[in-house]
Amino acid sequence: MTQWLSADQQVHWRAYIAATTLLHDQLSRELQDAHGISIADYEILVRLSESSERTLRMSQLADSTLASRSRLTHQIDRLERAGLVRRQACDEDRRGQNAVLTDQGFALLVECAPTHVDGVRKHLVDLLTDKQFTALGEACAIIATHLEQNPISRTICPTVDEAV
Amino acid sequence: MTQWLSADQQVHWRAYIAATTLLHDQLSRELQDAHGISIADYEILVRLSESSERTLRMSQLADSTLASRSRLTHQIDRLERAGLVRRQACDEDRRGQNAVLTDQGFALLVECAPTHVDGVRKHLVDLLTDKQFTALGEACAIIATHLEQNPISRTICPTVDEAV
DNA sequence: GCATTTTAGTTCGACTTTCAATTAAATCGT
DNA sequence: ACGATTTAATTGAAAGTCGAACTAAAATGC
Repeated sequence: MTQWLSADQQVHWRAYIAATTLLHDQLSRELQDAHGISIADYEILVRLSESSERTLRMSQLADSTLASRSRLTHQIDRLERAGLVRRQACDEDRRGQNAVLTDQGFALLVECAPTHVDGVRKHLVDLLTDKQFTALGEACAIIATHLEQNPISRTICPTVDEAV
Repeated sequence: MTQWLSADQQVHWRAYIAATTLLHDQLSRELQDAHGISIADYEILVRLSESSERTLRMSQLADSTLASRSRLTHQIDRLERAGLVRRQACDEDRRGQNAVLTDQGFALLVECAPTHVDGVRKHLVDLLTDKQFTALGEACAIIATHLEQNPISRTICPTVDEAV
């Protein structure tokens, strides 16, 4: 029997939906308007810039940005066409490809980062007390850890019969 | 001069990104796998089911689900084709259209709701203490209120010159 | 009252994402 | 060592989304 949400719980849940949707849209629009880049592509540039040699295997990049392999392939196709990233065959594993941030990609990132950080401050960090922001972060860490630790449910979900 | 995020703030921010992305994907997949409906379409059915006559104007529905007008038009096209919703001309305003939940749409909602609520509990509510969940909800309410109250920045952003 | 502006909703084309199928290389089990 | 399985990444088609342009009706202002 399903246990429904209480009135209070429902209010919190709906606030969660609204906040996450609006914040994502807002940050996305700010980047798009100011620099013509999507937040998804921005995240790719960030991850690459933080990696040694500004290089990551396709699959690591997909995992770290929570994108599907297929999506990442298309994304890198576009970024490569735009000259922001290039592909490089992987030495250790001949199936592998490395995505490498180009100088042009790095330059764009440097240009975009202030816009993004300002947005995160303005629409999130500065709105909350330190205590509130920490509480938000800690709750999110619990949720993220839980969902990361259940990779089974993240891919193919076995039927009840198979699971038993 | 941009004030960067502190190490702690960055950890919280990344936890936020991961949690919101993973939770959305998880709930989405659960609905899709169990009932073949996307979470976006599910939200439409929920809003309609809560409205009097199970009816809402297109624009109200777009606003309440935070979708663009264009996106909603396409969404209702698909839901109408699937027999879950129908369009109805609006009496008071001859430009207007009402979206009406059909019996079939309501039946599907009744079928889906337990899956969704169970997911919300399992991957969110049950992971946190009451206090933590409340804190999360309150932080989100502040964020959502802030972003809802800035409709200017949600649409066309004037250049600095124009704004001054 | 009539021209102007605003609002409701749709349409179109470009872009992005998803899903299933495919290719190729590495690994495993015997 | 070699057939079967797994893993890495890509492909292509279908579905979904976005933004700008469009149509039609309502509201506004003089």
